[in-house]
Amino acid sequence: MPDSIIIADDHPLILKGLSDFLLEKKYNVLASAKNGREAYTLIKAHTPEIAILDIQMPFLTGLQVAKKCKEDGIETRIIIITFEKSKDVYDQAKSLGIYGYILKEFAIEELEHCISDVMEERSYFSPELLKHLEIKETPNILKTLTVTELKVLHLVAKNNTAKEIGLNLFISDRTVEKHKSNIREKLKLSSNAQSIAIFAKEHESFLAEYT
Amino acid sequence: MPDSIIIADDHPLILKGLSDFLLEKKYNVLASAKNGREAYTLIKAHTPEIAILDIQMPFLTGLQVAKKCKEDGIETRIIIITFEKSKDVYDQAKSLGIYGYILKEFAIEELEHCISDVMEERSYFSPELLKHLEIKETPNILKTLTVTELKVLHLVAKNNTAKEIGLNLFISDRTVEKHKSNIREKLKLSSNAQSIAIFAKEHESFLAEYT
DNA sequence: CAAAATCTACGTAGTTCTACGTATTGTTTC
DNA sequence: GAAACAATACGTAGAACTACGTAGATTTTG
Repeated sequence: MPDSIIIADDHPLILKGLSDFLLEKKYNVLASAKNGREAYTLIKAHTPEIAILDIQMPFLTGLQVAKKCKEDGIETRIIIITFEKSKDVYDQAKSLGIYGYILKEFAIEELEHCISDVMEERSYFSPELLKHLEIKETPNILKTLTVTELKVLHLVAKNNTAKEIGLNLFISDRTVEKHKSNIREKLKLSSNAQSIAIFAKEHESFLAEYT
Repeated sequence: MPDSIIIADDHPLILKGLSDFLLEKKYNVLASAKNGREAYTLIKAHTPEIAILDIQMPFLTGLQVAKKCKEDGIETRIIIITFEKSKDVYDQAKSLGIYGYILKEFAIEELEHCISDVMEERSYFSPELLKHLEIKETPNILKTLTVTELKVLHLVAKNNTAKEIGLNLFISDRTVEKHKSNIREKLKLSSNAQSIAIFAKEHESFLAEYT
């Protein structure tokens, strides 16, 4: 059964765009709401797996809907979608245990990824938002790696060869190559020699603690 | 004859540290000044190749000294060394044709590099400052590369193999490898397979136009 | 305390990537 | 218009890096 979703936004064009996008992606869009109160009512009636809510809506904001659902013990996972980039709103979303937070201007790019994470009980906060707020959250994908793998990645980012990494960690270079192979498999990286180095550079800021 | 240098700072400890550092590095420190007027007098008397000046000094600021030297037609290349990170000061330095601008907290790391560039008629503005001001200047080191080399670098940053780059640029993969070899030589990168990829990632923002 | 996960390290084989060039053609510079 | 530079491409050789495993020891988890 495809994921069941309810969406809510007070702008009809955005609601339509969102709805069409989700239907195209074969999600099960149960209903749409044009305001917070309607959204809350629909969520209570249908208890969808996911609700994607704007913040600024008549009667109840998306965050207020989330709060009420939490109070009611409704297990629908709330994804907020908004233009809002302020730290205050981010903090409120965090403290309410919001599952997802997407910026409208990146919705098309991020929504599938967000839904996928949320369905697997992981939160997803827009990387663009976090970058804007200068907040660092460890990407989920790094959480699949072991401590030794993260150490290897960190040293690769510093332009060390397998040999040098082996010396650094007091293990053989063949073991380092095995770790790299495992990393490649977990992250589904291409098999060319530099793909791990590129990934490591892209995530370097999360690797600093793994020395 | 080693480069001749005059330094000026109103804090004795900083002046001493700077002087000792330069002497250790075998630079020819002709004189030190504790204020702007003294600095200006010494520069006029000695016409050193380089003058390293604090901004905040009694009587004349470092920028005022630079201005007077320019008015006098003195060809001493001024390097500013300061804690100051404001856009205003940066703009003033730029418009005065200051050769170098170093942040005090990074002086040890950057000074040699700065002097080297300045002696070769290139300006050097602290990368930390530019990052802070969110200003992008093409690093000098990229200016040594040809257009094709920059294209190769850009594609490496996008995780392409030599084969893929060859297809992309309609040249053979052996030619791509030759370019990479030339890049490695020019940039003095280590010979391990990933060093070019890492350099490319670090400079990715300057490579976007080379598609 | 057993199962699972992690870490370690090796054998073998193939591919990729590097270094050492040489050499021709086309473009740019002075 | 000659010299310098850039771009192109190849031969040869060795090192590095990947993939395909197997396998035992240690640590973590339930």
